[in-house]
Amino acid sequence: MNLKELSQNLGLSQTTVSRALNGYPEVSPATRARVEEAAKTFNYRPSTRAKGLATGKALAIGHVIPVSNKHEMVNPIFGDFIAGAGETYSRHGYEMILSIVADEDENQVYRGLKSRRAVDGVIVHGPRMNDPRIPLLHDLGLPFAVHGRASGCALPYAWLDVNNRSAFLRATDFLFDLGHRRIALINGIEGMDFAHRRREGYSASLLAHGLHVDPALMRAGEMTEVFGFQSAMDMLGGPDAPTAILCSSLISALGVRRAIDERGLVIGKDVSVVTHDDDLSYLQNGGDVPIFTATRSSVRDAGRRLATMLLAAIAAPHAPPQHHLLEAELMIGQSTGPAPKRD
Amino acid sequence: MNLKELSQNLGLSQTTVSRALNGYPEVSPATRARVEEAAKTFNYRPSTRAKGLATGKALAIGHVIPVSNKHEMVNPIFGDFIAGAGETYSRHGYEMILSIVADEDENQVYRGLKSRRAVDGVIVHGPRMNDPRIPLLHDLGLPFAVHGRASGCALPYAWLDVNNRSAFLRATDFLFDLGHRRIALINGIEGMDFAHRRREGYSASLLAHGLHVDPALMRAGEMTEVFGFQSAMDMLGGPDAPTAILCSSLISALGVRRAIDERGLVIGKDVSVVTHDDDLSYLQNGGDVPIFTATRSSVRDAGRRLATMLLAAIAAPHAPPQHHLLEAELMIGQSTGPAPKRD
DNA sequence: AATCATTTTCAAAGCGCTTTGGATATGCCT
DNA sequence: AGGCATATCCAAAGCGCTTTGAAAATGATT
Repeated sequence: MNLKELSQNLGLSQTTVSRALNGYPEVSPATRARVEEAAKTFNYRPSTRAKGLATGKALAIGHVIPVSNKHEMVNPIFGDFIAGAGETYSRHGYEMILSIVADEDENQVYRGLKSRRAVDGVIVHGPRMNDPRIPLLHDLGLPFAVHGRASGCALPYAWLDVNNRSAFLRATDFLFDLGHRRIALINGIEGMDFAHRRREGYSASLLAHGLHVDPALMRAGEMTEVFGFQSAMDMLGGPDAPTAILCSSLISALGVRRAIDERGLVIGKDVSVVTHDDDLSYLQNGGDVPIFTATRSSVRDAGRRLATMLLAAIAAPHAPPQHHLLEAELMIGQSTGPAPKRD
Repeated sequence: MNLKELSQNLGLSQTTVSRALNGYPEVSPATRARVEEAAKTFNYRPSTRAKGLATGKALAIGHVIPVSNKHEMVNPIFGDFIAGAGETYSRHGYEMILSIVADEDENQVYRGLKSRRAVDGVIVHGPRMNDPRIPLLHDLGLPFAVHGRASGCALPYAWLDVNNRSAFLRATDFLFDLGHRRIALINGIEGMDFAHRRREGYSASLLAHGLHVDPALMRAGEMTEVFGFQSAMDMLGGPDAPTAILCSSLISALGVRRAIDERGLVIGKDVSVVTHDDDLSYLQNGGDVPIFTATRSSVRDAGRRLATMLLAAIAAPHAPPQHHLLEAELMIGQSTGPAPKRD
């Protein structure tokens, strides 16, 4: 059923039917009701493509998901993030279109989305420091909003981020207050902006307490279970092993826990662990009592908010870009305790 | 830059330019080269919407992701699956459009995609037994392919599935051969087709060995870490605790491992664990030596294959629906060993 | 009853592409 | 040179919608 057929069916012109359906005032309430009912019974919905052509809007938002071609890894937070964003889109009649793309082809994808006029805007995932995508999108004139930030980027742009620095500063402080002096950091890949900020917060706390930052206690890599395991095995086996580990993801924290077990140690007693927790739906940090002491911030909520922000930016193209800094919550769980006494 | 501008720029008609770009034969090689170069320098790409309108194809595939509104959970395999499917789509010039939707609104979403002519076909995720979506899509005449199968559905349809029954039968056999007699099953939600088939394989093996199927050793629920933990805690604490646990997901297996630790038992010695492993990029089952003994089948690979299947079905609408049954690989890891001797 | 303002409806153009049917140019043969 | 096939290109219609500018219907006013 298309508009023409529907209007013939009603004995009205396409104009009137279109206006009735789109809420224009110049249609009598009686006619509008009649049209709406007919649309419902015939299950009529305007063709997205035709509507898009006519209005010049795509009514779609693009998400370009980089897949690190080294590990072919999809960021595990991605599912929850788009679940949040998707809610917002469907409420506003937008479609979400997804491009999975190898790191190095990203630029081409953004260019393609723009020149094919496939989307009205895009969400930028996983920003790195000095991320080249931001100037690119700026040049292309494609509205965008960033999940995270890109340190070193001078241009103004819309973003939403967790306050990674303060979260990790606070977590490190917390461990210090428990008496820990050798605190390790198992972080995300160097170059990712969030990892950089977390390290900054961690370092700032150590320095503020007169401790020095020991490279032997820092690891950076893709945040898998295995990476957490190996990093922790490594550090716990060496001399001057840490008594506490700060971890960038719940998944690597699970690996850290496995390493602690494997070394015959007890988590929360011999070794304390604090992790960041994105509050993923399939990976809850325990039930009522958290398993891990964690800095928590819901990534699904972030998706909802950032999508809202982008739609607002599209609706008001000349408004200054919005920002939103979320504070993570520090949840005390069972994985932390006082530093063990030195023998 | 649009087609009109590009063709004026070249001093050619829109027809010729369009044909040159779409590989039609009635264009001289010289002209084609000239057109292609101009398209490149001006970064011209046809508007998806206009092209779709003109051809009647949407050049897009829909993925409708159900979010169980009880737990608001996004299936963790989803990211890897669409990473695989996305590869296939972009190679064929298709877009992927995603709808995140609460269970109960699914039907409306499919109807909407159809009547808005937003997609050329859809992938059905997470089929349940007697899944109503299959007859619905059949009626709508919207091409589709199912990731999994729907027992009890008489209609022919295209699907790709892991042989869940044989995988779990084999895993149970394996545990039996190690001497285990009390083997528990921590499964996905009842009603999901895959969970049903896995239980069937498990039961069939037990019965074949003269064991009876004990409801006290079976749990079904959303496959989270916490669910695995609680189920295992529960069963290991009771009388007649299992000596082996069969688990439907690596994530819940991590919970099972935590429960085993918590009970002061040793995995692979006091309690053996076998899990299904979807080979997720961010949750590898260990490095060279698997942590868990597992039935493994790559969900990303499934995404690639199923997408290919759907595109083929769209290209040849009258061909009979294709099927593909993948056999999972049994990987022996460190989580299984001979059944402990009874005291 | 005639006039005017307002409400309600309409015909037609345009969005950017593909594709049909036709026109023109080119090369080859006799 | 004339005739024919083939190669190359084009104008215009159509995809399903929105929207402009105008017409018809209605009601209020004199």
